[in-house]
Amino acid sequence: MANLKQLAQSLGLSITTVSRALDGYADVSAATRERVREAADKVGYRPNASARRLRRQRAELVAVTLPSDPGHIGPPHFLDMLSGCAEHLAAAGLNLVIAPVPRGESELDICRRFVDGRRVDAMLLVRTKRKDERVEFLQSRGIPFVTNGRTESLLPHPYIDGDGFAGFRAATLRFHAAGHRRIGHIAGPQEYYFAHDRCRGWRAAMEECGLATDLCAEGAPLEQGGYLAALELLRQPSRPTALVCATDEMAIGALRALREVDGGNQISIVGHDDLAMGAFTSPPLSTMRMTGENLGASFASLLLRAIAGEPAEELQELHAIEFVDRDSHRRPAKAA
Amino acid sequence: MANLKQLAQSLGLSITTVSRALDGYADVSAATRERVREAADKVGYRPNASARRLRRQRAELVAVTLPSDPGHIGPPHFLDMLSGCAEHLAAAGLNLVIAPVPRGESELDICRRFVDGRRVDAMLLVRTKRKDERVEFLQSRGIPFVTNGRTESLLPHPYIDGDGFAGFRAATLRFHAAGHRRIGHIAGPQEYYFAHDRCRGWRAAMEECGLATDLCAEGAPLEQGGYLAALELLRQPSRPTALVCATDEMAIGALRALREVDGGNQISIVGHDDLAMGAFTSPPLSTMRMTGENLGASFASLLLRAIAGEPAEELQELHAIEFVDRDSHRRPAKAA
DNA sequence: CTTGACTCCCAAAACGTTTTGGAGAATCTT
DNA sequence: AAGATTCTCCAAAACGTTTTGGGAGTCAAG
Repeated sequence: MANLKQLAQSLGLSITTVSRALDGYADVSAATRERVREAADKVGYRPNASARRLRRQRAELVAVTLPSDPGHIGPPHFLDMLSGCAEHLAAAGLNLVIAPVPRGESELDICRRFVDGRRVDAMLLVRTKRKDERVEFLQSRGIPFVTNGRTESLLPHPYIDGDGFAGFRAATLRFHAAGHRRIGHIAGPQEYYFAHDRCRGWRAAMEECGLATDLCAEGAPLEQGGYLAALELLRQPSRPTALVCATDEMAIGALRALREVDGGNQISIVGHDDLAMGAFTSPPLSTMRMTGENLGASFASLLLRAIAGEPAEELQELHAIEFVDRDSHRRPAKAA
Repeated sequence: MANLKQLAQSLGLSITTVSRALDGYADVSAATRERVREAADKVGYRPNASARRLRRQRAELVAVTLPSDPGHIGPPHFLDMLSGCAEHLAAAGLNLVIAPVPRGESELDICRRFVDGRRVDAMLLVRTKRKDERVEFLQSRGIPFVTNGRTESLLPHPYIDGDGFAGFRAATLRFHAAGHRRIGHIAGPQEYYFAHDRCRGWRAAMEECGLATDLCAEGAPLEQGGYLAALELLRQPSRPTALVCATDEMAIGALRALREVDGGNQISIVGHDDLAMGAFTSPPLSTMRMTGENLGASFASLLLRAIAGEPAEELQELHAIEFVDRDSHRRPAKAA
């Protein structure tokens, strides 16, 4: 309600002293400090955020750009991650703004607007592409940022990512060890690093086992994309007996394709993300998940450290992938 | 990069003139205006947001508080709505910040921090409760806000809501018309307006038909909550033959309970929200959805109008509920 | 030649904070 | 007792905009 000037006047003190008292500086006496704090509490004084930001030359804001292609925004629990991140940022006085990309503008335009207008202290980038123009731009501007997912940028940058390559390679090898020989992959759009990485993992395993890598179909990272991709694979002359899907949503779409084509329950399937929904599908969906808890907090921590100036090399987290065994990966490997 | 002073200096003009030229005022000649604009473009000038906010006494920010109880944050497509809202707000120069509630703090604390620190021009409230302290607080402060969901507040306030009462009443009557007599309701937490509203709709229909209203179980608005609530109803001596669920997520949980208890496919079921996932469950989930498109844009528009000072009464949207018939509501009404 | 209107521009004052660089008084040192 | 040090406090200068209230010119009308 009140501002510093009014508060100072009512206390018979200078603005300076009141400001420093509230910030806990040692050069104001304990008695005065207490008196000021009480008065501030009483009138419910909160420093005006805009004024502070201007003076401190800090926006106290972090922006996350959201791709606007439907379904490309991220898995359903993505908001939970953002929420966790925002919560931890708030503890450091930063707020998280979401910056979707309006039609007709590129993600780059958004970055530019936020960065050049000094609207943010850092940025969080999600759904990174292998070649991501946002990364290059932010690097050139020297603005702190963290990405969710690696890129193929030559300069190192802070990121958190799951080791999709290792995870999908291991999942494929598991199917092979269980006797499967025709193991298909339902891939996400390959311009995304995560989708490419996971695809590479599957391909590597197949090649190690001396198996052909033609049972691969790409689709949008949504139920419908998985459904269509699965139908494509099921039309092949020799059907796969197991399916490794880039995401749970795609796997759930594939599950429906399986039900339609062979009555379901003949083909093994595994997804990735560990959606809550997966425990409730029929059959319950086996899946993979990135290890580590409270991803949002990790992002917040990395962002804060990036703002503090830590070098990019120390701000890279590659998390192992673990399996979540439910039921859908246990179908026999017999010829279909 | 540059600021107004530097830009003015390089052009041999005053700060005032440059500022007004960029804002398109008529009291600067067309020639100068053009010259200024070109120079601004060339150096990539963007006004410093903090300075403008301080001077204009506007935060250029809208906050949305996110409940932190897991699963209480909203349905999976909730982020899409926020994204749409943010996009339309951005067109008016406003950014959307997400404000989760840290442990140990109440949603009220968050509102207070944002409002009293003048960090926002308006707020967006989601998952409103029947008695919502946030609403009362914002009303007392006179800060513009819009809620997603009505409340029982005595003073009118802007909202967008679906007519859950009518929708659930109609859904229940449909089951009755199809011969069902034991129609259960899987309810969300009754402190939320939407959950209570939907429950009331079901109850009203049952009473109109002269049926008992004891087949009702409450759970968390998630798959697990629906699963547990369904198990509870299925344990009753005379099982329901149809289930009206407060949300799709609960319905999907209930679907699993049905599979476990009676092998599935014996009991009709309908949810609400029209999750993409619903088309891929087994059986495909019949559901309901709020009519109207681009909910996010509607929120943005209401927020802008609230900021512009329109009275609350003119900023209330109650949308009809429409049915999305897939398959899960078509089970026979025979005695189980 | 004055008057008024019009065009184009600008100096200075905000907005509310944080921070710099002391000032005055009290206390300690020598 | 003088000088050094420590405690408290404060005036003023930022931070970068927007906006207020004119001030020169120019031009047409009287």
